[in-house]
Amino acid sequence: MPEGHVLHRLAAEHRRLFAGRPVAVASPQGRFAEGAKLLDGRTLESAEADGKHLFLGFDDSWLHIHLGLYGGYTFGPAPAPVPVGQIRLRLAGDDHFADLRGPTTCELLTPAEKEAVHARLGPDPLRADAEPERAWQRISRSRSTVAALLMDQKILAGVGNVYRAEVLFRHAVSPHRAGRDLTRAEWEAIWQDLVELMGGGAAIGRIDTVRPEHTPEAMGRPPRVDDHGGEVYVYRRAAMPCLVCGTEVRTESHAARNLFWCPGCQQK
DNA sequence: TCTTTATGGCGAT
DNA sequence: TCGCCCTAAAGAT
Repeated sequence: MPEGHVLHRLAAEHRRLFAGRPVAVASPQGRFAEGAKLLDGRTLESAEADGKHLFLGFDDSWLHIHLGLYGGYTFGPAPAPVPVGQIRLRLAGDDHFADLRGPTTCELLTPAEKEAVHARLGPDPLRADAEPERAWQRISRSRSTVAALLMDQKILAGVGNVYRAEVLFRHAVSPHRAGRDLTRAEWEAIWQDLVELMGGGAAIGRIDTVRPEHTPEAMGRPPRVDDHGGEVYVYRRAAMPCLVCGTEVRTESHAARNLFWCPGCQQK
């Protein structure tokens, strides 16, 4: 269940484990059998992420993967075990294997098709070539809510439901405010924060957004146990007291996604 | 054993 | 705004 930081980690992991050597490619489940056959035995040359998209480079073609809501990877040492369950894609090198389950996309693209994917994405806070101004141009002219805009991959790539909720909390911005009512200073602070928060997430593999002064240790409360695995202010904390002001965190369905915010802290 | 849920995104209406 | 797609784990019965 990934946001963009996970995809950048996966790209790095593919580079580390497989790049520069031939890999065996298979689709134990069979749903990517034709593509796997075309790639089998070829050399994985590169791996990169843009937003929630992962691209594995094989000479003249790119394997494009999107995990969707519940896709996921398992890595392990060779030899790879007998497949269990629905494994769409298996990469196997001399030392390691990688199993992909449940992706919403697993397909081969030409370089031009890959470029088209990049072109339809907004700037990704985790990419060095990101142009945040592109996002601001859209946000500052939009009547849509900032909550909807932050999740729109055409506007910002890689931000998901957790980072959306958390970054708005950290900047005391109501998720229901219109994009056009965001100030430039607020936007610049939000972008910079996303760069840092998601960079931290990519580095350690979990989403931690709570500032040092609000951590369990600093506040004298027990550590949060949540299966998404990080320390956060509002995500999935509905009806629990806000860590800062004590107001009950609220939730609602917003554009078919769960939205969380603190009505006490996020009044702007 | 069934139902629900999830950090996503697409296309139809 | 809705339904649908991919899968696995947790919770309810």
